[in-house]
Amino acid sequence: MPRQKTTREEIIRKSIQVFREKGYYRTNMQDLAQATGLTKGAFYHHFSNKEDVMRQALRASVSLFEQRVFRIAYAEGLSRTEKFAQMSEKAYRAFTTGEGGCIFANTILETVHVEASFVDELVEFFRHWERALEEIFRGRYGPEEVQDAVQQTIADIEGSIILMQLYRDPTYLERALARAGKKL
Amino acid sequence: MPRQKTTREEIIRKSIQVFREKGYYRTNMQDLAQATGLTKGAFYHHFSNKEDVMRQALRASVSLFEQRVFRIAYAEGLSRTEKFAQMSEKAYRAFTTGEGGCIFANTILETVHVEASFVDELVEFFRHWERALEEIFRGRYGPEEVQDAVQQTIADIEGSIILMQLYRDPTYLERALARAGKKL
DNA sequence: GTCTATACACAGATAGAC
DNA sequence: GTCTATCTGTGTATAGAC
Repeated sequence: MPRQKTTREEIIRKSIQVFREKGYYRTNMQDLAQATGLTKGAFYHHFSNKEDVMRQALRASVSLFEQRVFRIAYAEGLSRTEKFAQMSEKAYRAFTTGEGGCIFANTILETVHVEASFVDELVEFFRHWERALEEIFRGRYGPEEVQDAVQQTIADIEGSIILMQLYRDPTYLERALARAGKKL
Repeated sequence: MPRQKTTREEIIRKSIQVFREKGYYRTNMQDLAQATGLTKGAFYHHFSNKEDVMRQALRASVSLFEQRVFRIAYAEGLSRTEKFAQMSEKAYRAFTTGEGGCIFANTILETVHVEASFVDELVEFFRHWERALEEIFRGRYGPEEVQDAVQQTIADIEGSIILMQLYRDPTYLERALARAGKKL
């Protein structure tokens, strides 16, 4: 008896989690197939190769962050502090739900010096993040100070995600978000 | 005609660079052998397996950072600002010489959720770094503020190293070090 | 659209000659 | 201490039946 039809979106959603935990190179097609309840053969019906899956996974992740996190920065009728509080809460959940921290940072460190395959998707994520924070810090600081505040916020959060995973302690990320909040 | 004898230290030094660029899983024994001018067979004469090479590489890296960077924090006859300036300079060179950024951060993101093999070595590095910065920030801040300043400094630097690699622009790291210097 | 079976390449690791 | 040759497992990807 053949299994039920599996949608592309479903496969990508589950693949994101596998890639986030195991990384790109360490994840094999068997892992991806198993996570979606398919066999390897069936999996190749939906995607042409592993790189293809990863690219779709990264694009879907960018899109998710835009909709759920970065979009808040441009919402009307919210104060700077309200925007930041909501973004913090969403970001915290995104980075701590499941394991693996930030799939974009992980993929940079894994792939950037080996092959340039995913640079566009990775850059896009960080550019959107930068723009969202610029929107929030704008007015509070001068143009050059904004750049530095944005960079420090992103770097502090990403670095803290690394420490959070090493020590298996989410307070590292919480404190980074609190430090960012103090900049407002 | 047999090749010249290759020392264990030489192999480890070259292996560090390979692991730092390509990562642990993506590096194969052929890469390591080639980097040292040996064949795979000869390489296995020196190390029992890949995990063994990586562990020695990480321990040697910890030792190198202790001697060249962290040690400065405890030097007598230097002011806080002098210590920090020297440490910054050494750290900048360590993270920008060659490619690959910080081998410890890379290895955390690659391995921590797959296997726990290198956690001890990775924790040791960051603990030493924390202690060195505590030594420098001590007196300037209260005990709790010191903790936060230390964490932010390390996280900001590691996060900036990620961005530096994504954009291939070392000024990201330079600015993180400058921000840290302002805390003094 | 999903399955089983398989081709093919490469990686980690070992054996044994020199 | 280094080499060549080889074993064995695993990974990506494809073929073809259902």
